Amino acid sequence: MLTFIEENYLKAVYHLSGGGAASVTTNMLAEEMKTSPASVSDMVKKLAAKKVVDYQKYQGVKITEEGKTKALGVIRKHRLWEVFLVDKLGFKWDEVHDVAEQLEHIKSPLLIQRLDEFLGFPKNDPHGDPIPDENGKFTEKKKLPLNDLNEGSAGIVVAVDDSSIAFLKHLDKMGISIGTKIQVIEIIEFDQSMDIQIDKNKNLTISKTVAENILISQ
Amino acid sequence: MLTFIEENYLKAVYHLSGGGAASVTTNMLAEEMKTSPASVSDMVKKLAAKKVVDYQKYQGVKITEEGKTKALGVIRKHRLWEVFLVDKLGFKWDEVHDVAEQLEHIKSPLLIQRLDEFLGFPKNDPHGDPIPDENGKFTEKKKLPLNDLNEGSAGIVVAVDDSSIAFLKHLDKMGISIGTKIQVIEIIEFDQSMDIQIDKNKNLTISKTVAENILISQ
DNA sequence: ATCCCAATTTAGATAAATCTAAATATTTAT
DNA sequence: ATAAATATTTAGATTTATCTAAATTGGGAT
Repeated sequence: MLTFIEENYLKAVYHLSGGGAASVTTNMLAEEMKTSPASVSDMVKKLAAKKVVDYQKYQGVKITEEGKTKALGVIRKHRLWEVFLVDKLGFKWDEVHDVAEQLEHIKSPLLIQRLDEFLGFPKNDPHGDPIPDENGKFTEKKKLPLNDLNEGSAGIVVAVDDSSIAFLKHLDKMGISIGTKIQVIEIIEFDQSMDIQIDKNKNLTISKTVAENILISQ
Repeated sequence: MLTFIEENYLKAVYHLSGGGAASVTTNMLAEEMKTSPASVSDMVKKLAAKKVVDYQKYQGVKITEEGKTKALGVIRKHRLWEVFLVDKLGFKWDEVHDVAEQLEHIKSPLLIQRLDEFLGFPKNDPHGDPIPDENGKFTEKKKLPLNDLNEGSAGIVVAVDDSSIAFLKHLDKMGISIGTKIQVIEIIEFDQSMDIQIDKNKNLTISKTVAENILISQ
């Protein structure tokens, strides 16, 4: 059984690796968890002992199949609660995160099963992100062009659709590369340009054309 | 700000004292919290430092006004979630406790305000127990005859309506006295006799007449 | 090829909540 | 009133998640 905090670390590993594919460094995790790299070092050993990540000193961590299942269980709960908060209690999409962050750790399979039913077995949360089923499976996590994301959604850059030097230089100048985390802050109705936040610290605006050529994975 | 565990201790003090009136001993708390008296000794010092209980060595604890307000906040959340689980998700009354015990610690005033509204501002939980309002106030906690309680409800014996030697002897033999905690397990339809549990460890059946003469407070 | 710097790990401490065992205070029964 | 029984507290450890500071590792730049 994972503790509250272990669940949060595991979820961070899952998200930072773009769904478990890549491995995640100690520093990335420290920043995400707002703690020190030293604390992360201690914690990843515990996670490795519980077989939810593979860990080699100095080489970062990679989530295991078992870890992925557990992370998806937490994500399922998080997203179902978000649907509840928005659909039933009238929360706005930007008000739900902190509360869902707490609710996702409630342990009761029956509760989640009943909640899912009560909500009409939703397939996506209010940000458009897919909700995994009881077995942790969910509709193929495809590479999407960035402009397909809804406001509030986030993803990891996994590829580009235009490999011209000009485009790659432009991305580089903005600080966007494979592995960069992008969150959509706002979509400007007028021209579909996007306000985005990069790696949790830098905000900028990109045109629709740029967004169409950045492929992300959630 | 109280921790998760401090909130549980405070709630236990509130309940064991029958709403804050009486003081509560270390051993009572230890049994309630399923921990050692030594641990309780440590914890009550912390609670006293946070001014939610008054504590004198060897004299037990008494909840303060501030403590009472906080305890009632937790109880409000617990009972609202119970209503949600039963009314909206179709839980049975005996399935809700463990889940509500977790949900009551979620910190979000907005969530509770919206949940209250969503549930139609209920006045009582599924066991019939009153739900305190946002200010911790709730409909006068009266002395009720035991037979007025619903299945699942519990209370503290605060008085008797029949003071005959015969009745008091009978109560004594059953192990019931002022301060005893009684939970109603089942009400037998045939004759309104009651299966009750005493101080969390002894089950017995009492007649309707006996129940009518035991006054409890919740 | 090696030196250096950034990333990472180790070492040693701290705070919270718990434990067991021992000491001390209070209550009860004679 | 005093001894025995019971209740409570203190002392000293343990576990979990964290910290800071110091030591170590590995990869990139020269």
